[in-house]
Parts: sequence; C-alpha cells; structure tokens
Amino acid sequence: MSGDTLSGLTRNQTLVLSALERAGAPLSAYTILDQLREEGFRAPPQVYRALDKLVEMGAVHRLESINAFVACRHPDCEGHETAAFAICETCGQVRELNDAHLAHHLRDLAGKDGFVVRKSTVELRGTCATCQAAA
Amino acid sequence: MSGDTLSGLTRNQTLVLSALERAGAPLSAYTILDQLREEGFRAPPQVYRALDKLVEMGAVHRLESINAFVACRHPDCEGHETAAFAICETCGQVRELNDAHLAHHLRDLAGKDGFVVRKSTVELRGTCATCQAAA
DNA sequence: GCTGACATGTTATAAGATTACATTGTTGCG
DNA sequence: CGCAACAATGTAATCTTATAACATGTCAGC
Repeated sequence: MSGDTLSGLTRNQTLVLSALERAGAPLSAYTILDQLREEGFRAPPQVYRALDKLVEMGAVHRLESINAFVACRHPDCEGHETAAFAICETCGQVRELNDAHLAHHLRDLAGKDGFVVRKSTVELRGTCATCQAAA
Repeated sequence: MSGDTLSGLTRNQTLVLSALERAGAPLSAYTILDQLREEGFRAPPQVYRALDKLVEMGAVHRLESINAFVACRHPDCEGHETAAFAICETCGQVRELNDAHLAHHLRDLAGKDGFVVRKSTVELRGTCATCQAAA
C-alpha cells in the first residue's frame, strides 16, 4: 500500500474524515474541498474518491436528501446500510437513529411485493429538541 | 385565474404531469424538459416551477435518492408527506408503499429524542419481483 | 531497474437546480 | 374602456453537485 496514515486509511481519506469529524455536522463535498485547500486539495475528484471509500467502509454516511456527508458516530454498529437519520432543518445537526426493528419492517413491507432491498434511505427532516425549545 | 386546463392546473403543470404519467416511471427534470421541447419548453425553470407546484399539491413525488420525479398513483391517499418508495435498480419502476404504521413508527423513533418530523424520505433501492425472476 | 497495483493530481464536462429579470395574460375595478 | 395588480411564463445566466478521462507518482516484489 502507499499513503497509509491510520488503520488503513490513505492520506486523503484521513483528511476528509477529519474534516467531517471536526464539523460534527453534515458537509457538502465542495465545502470539504474548500476546507482542505490548505492541505493541497484542488479538485472535486480528490474529495469524491475519498468519500466513496469512506462510505463503502462505513465511516461516513451520505445524506441523499441534502446532498451532504456526515461522519458515522457508531463505527462498530451493524446496520450501515439501514441507518435512519433525523436532520434538523434549523441547526443542521444530524442524529443517527439505529433501529433494527425499522430495517426489518421496511424489508417486510417491500418484500410483500417480492421486492428485495439492497440499500435503504431513511431521512427525516424537521426540528430537533434544542431548536424546538428555542423557538 | 389564467391558463387552466384541468382541475386547477396551468398549462405547464398539465404538460409536466402528463409526461410523468405517460412515462409511468421516474423522470429527471431535464428528461421532462427534453420531452416537452416540442410543446415549447425551452429552459429548466419551466419544468422546475411546474414540478414544485405539483409536488406541493401531492400529484407528484420527488425521489431524492435518484434526483427524479414520479407521478403519484394514489391521488386521494393521505400520507403524501410520509410515503415510502421501492425503486427497482434494474427496470427503474417505482412502487409506492403506503403504510401508516411506518409513518407512526418513524415519528415515534425520532420523537424519543424530542425531534419533530416535518417531512420523511423513505426510499428503498433494490430489485423488483419481475426483475428478480428474470435474473 | 522493471512492472503491476493503487493512490493521486488535473482538466474538462455532465447533470441538477436556482436566481434574476423581462414579458405576457387575466382579472378586478374605477 | 383603461389601468393597476397579480399570476404565470419566457429567457439568460449562473451556481451547485458529480463524474469522465487522462496523466503522474509511489511503492512492493520480482
């Protein structure tokens, strides 16, 4: 292997993951790119390639409904293909909801028609407790 | 009112909805645009404006995970904000799953943390029964 | 030192969505 | 009628998100 830094991550992967962990909230690929210009990043593929791998290995989730990426908080949990997310539209914070029940329920629901689920996207947009209280 | 054609839809809204109904499958905004060039469509806003209204009134759903739009098959059902979709990655067909249980479950799950859901996105990608059998 | 595999760098472009502004059309009303 | 007000439409430009294609670098093992 070549540019290892930590537990099998390459330099670019490490940088992208750190940026997401630092943010503690979802970032768009282009925001990450901007934050890593000082580290030498210059073009989108550098970010997207790292993100692809990180998503593949379960360290990062893609939030399809807002075209953004967020570091996974349960690096050791099972259901990376079936996680659900609660996205606060006020503060941008994301909570990862892990519920095996839900995954099962979805599989069953679709399965009634003979549909086989490969990947499920569950994203709830609304207001988190904190922002609710502040309103 | 101005360009009415049917039940309160304007000309452009009618054209866009017809295109989606004709397709019987999800279309991207730009595909719709291309299909409506002969009817005089020339720029994205004409499509997006119509789509916005149609989504708002529940006649069309936006599939966030594939950046596409699909005509709603249950024009009279309740849960337009909580519908779930099974999207076949082989044939492109979409099945709309309506399950009040699921909506409740999601609200409860998020609600444990005090999160209030405004809109939920549930999209399952996989293989439909037909394509499964053909494999 | 060569080679094969993988990571990286770089340019360009595709695809999706919105902003801003000009134009037209309808309606209500003096 | 004439005109103001508003809704829908048309149009150009731009912005954001994502990928394709190709060049370069790096290291392991022979």
